[in-house]
Parts: sequence; structure tokens; C-alpha cells
Amino acid sequence: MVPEIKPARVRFAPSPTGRFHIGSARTALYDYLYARKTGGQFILRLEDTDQKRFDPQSESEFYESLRWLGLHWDEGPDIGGPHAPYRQSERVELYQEYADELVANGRAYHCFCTPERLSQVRQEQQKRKEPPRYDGLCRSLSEREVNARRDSGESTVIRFKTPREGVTTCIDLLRGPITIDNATVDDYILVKSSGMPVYHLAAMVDDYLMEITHVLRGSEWLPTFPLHVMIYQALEWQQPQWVHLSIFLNPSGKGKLSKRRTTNQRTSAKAIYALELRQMGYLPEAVVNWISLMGWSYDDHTEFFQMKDLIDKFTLEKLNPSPAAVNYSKLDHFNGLHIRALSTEDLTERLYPFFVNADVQCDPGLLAEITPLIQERIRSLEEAVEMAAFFFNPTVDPDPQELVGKNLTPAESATATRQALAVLRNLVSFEPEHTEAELRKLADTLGLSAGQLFGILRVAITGQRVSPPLIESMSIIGTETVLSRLEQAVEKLDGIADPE
RNA sequence: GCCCCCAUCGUCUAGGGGACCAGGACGUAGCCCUUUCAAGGCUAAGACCGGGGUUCGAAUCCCCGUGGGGGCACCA
Repeated sequence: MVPEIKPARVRFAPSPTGRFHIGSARTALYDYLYARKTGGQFILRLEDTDQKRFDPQSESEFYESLRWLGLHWDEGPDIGGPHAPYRQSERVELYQEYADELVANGRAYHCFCTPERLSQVRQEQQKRKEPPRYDGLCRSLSEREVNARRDSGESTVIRFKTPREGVTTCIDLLRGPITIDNATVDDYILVKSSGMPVYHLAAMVDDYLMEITHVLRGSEWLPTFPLHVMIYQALEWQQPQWVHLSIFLNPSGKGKLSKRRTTNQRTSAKAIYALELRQMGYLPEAVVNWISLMGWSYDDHTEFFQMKDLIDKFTLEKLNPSPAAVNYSKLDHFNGLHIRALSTEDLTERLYPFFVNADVQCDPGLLAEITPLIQERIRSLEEAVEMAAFFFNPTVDPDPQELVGKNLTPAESATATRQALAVLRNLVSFEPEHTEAELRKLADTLGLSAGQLFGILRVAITGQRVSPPLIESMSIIGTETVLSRLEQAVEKLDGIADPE
């Protein structure tokens, strides 16, 4: 019997300030998996309370990336839902309401300190090697003074009145209880002077109102976790389950992934954005499989997962709290596996745009014939272009030196090619089996290994040293083109052959 | 500087006191297959950060160190 799990309401709440990277993708994936697993809802919410950092491109990139990965949301800014709106900038009255409640209860207070004063205080504290934090100047202003100053037009923020004594215990599902001294927690700003809330207030209010049962977020929130718990306690709300996910490290294991671009940009630049991966020819299935396993595991022997498998097998208990370095060679491996798992028709369809993008005159019908030949040879969709463009291009132009067979002279290679030409011209059928038998016979009479002969023909016909299987390729290209490419090869070889 | 989190092969990880001279995957090397390249099959090298405890027994529990990471904004 499968134990009964309550439907969870899980949210992915990005801030539209930049691009959608694989760290966000993993959080969203886990959100999605847990919602689906429990038969609950996956909710998309936009945390756009910072007008300064707002990036208008961002939102559509999130949608596109999420859809590409197959992470479809049940409620969100674009589709609405029972707790709309799902855009924080459209919910400010709500936050103000709860901020007022906190002030009324004495759990928060108005602060009139200017940014200038705050930075000055910070500087002095740093000079004294003290932790930088608010010094509490406005903490105990009288109600009358607060009102007077507000009436006079002085701008104000609302700060949380963190208890000066005692401890707060926060429960993280992966790490267990974390207990900290309240004295180390700052009086964080909850509402800015603009009236906009800060994450700490907005996210808590929304998670509560939207009935979020499980909060999965990055471990960069661990330092302010106690504040969040205190806010829940101050408002007497029941807390959700808190899960702080590990962060992604550079492939080297040194440093956070997003800061990676500063090093090795040219030699080993790897994509960190979902849409970049798409462009490079990675399958969404492979990306999902790959990121799912960075910070989560199923068992000892299973690593190949489709989305439905992940939904079936995902559990919060198997999440790993330690930081994980991303491993791009493993992504390549998964991409190969998922490419091979595709049907020929499906792969053909996905391959097509890559040829078009590379300006190859690609005929879909022809591509469908080629797909089986390259399916097990490519590790990315993009790779297919360099491997198979010769099928579509009218001519090939190999370097004459490349046409020279292994351990042979140009003259010997030219002779072999002429002989092959003769054999192929007299072929009664261009069926691969027949062609192969005849060419092997020729190699024999010429005293060459099959590899020597096929090597020459491969370069002559495909223009490449590495290609899909030669005989099958010839059959697709067609007699006429094969013969003309061989004739051209003979000319090239004659051109570099020693006159003697 | 202060607070917090984490710690098994190069990397992702299994492991939650005896089943572990630590298992799998990627990568690497070799072999087989083979018309190239892949794919596939087989094999090899490769790790419990250090020191103290607890225990008959520790990769597993506790403490201290060390290392790595995160955070210390009217950003999220």
C-alpha cells in the first residue's frame, strides 16, 4: 500500500530580475514534482516588488523556459486562479494590511532613519568589528511622536521588532531544527518607504494566503529563516513545511554557479540558462533528468528518468542538503540516452529546426531517412548538423590530403577510387547489402583492407573523416551524386599525385 | 569580522551502528564488437577531511578542529 499523502500546494516564486538559470529550473522542477506527486497544485507567483531591478524580458523567459521543460502551472499571473492576483506588485494593499497589524500588535514599528544615517551606522559598526545591523534608534518611539512625524510628511519604513532575548527554533525538513539567538537577528525592514513590501513580508503573506503547504527554496534563505518563522509566529499563522535546497556550485566545485562566468569563459563556457541549453541542442527531457539528480536521488541503480517516472518516485526525504557541483559531461550523457529513447519521427521533428538554423537546405522527407543513421551517434541535436549536412549540400569539398587512404600514396588512392567508380557504375542494384559485398570484393582484389578503401570513399562522398555508416549513406545520397563526388575525388587525388 | 549551513571516488551520489577490505552513475584507461565515429558489452584505477570521544563494534552518533558554501541592503 502506498501511504496516503495530502495534496500539497507548492509555489515557484521567481523575481523577474534576470534570466532563468538551471538553479531556478531545479527548484521549479522539485516544486512541480511534489505538487504532481501529491495530486496538489503547482503555483507560479511573480515576486516583482523591486522596481529598480525589474527586467521586462524576464517574465516571458520564465514562462518559455518552464513550458519548454514541461513544468506546467495550475495557478499563475497569466492564467489566474483562486488566489489571484499572482503578481506581488498587484497585492500591495494586502501586505500593508498585515504590516499595520504587526505595528498594532507591537511586533513591528515605524522607522524614520534615512539611508544616509543607516550606512553611517553600518560603517561605524564595521570599524568596531561589530556585525552590521540596525541600532534600534526608532524602536521605541511613542505613538504620538510617530504620528506627528508621519503627519509632517517624514518618510518612514516599517521594521520588524525582533525580540532582543530568547531563541527561535526553525524546522527545516532536511536539516532538522535550527536554533538561533534572537539577539543575532536584525530588525529587518518589512515595508519600504515607497510602501512596497520587502520579500520577507510579501512572501510570508502570500504563502499564507495562498495556502502554501511546502516552501521549497534555495538555501540562501537560511540566514533569514528565523525572521520568517518569527513573522509567522507574530501573526499566529501555522507554518508550512520548510525545505531549503542546496545550491549549485561551479563544475570545479569552487564557488556558486552563477558567479562562474568570470573564469574560463572561452575554453569551457557552459550554459547556465535553460534557453541556452535548448539552443545548444539539449532535450528538455535530458535537462530535467540531469537537474533532478543534483540534490536528489532515488536508489542505487536507477538514473534514467522521464518526467512521469520522476513524479512517481520523487520524495522530499531523499533530497540532499549539501551543495552540488554541476557536471556537464553527465548532461551530455543523459542527452544521448534521451535522444536514443525518442521515436525516429519525434527525433526528426526536433532535428529539423537545427538544420534550418544552420542554413542547410533540409528536406524533411530526406531527413527522416537519415535520422536512424545518426540517432545513436549524436549527443546533441546541434551535433546532427555537422554530422549530416553533407546529405543536403549539393557538393562536398574535402581537402585532397584527406582523400589519401591509410598507408597509401595519392596515386594508389586515385586508382582505388577509379576502380570503385567502375564497380559502382556497373552495379545492378544500389541496395546496401549488394553494394557492400561488391566493394568488399574490390578491396580484396586491390589488396586493401575494407577500412582502407572505405576510408577513401567516406571522405570522397561525405567530405568528412567521421560520418554515419558509409554504405547506407550512399544509398540515401543516390547513385548520381555518389558517382560525381567520386569523380571529383579522383581529380583531386590526381592533382596531388606524384607525376612519376 | 559576525551568524548560519554542509562534508563518502575528479564530479553526482548509495549508505542512516554490525549485511561495507564502502555500492552505482558520469568522466578517465584498457579490451571486445566494428568500414569511420558512436552505441553496446566486459575490465581497471579511484573516496569515508583530521583528531578526540560514545560503543563489543562507527562512513554512520557526539565534540573540537579544518575545509567548502551561503548570508550580513529601503535585493530577492
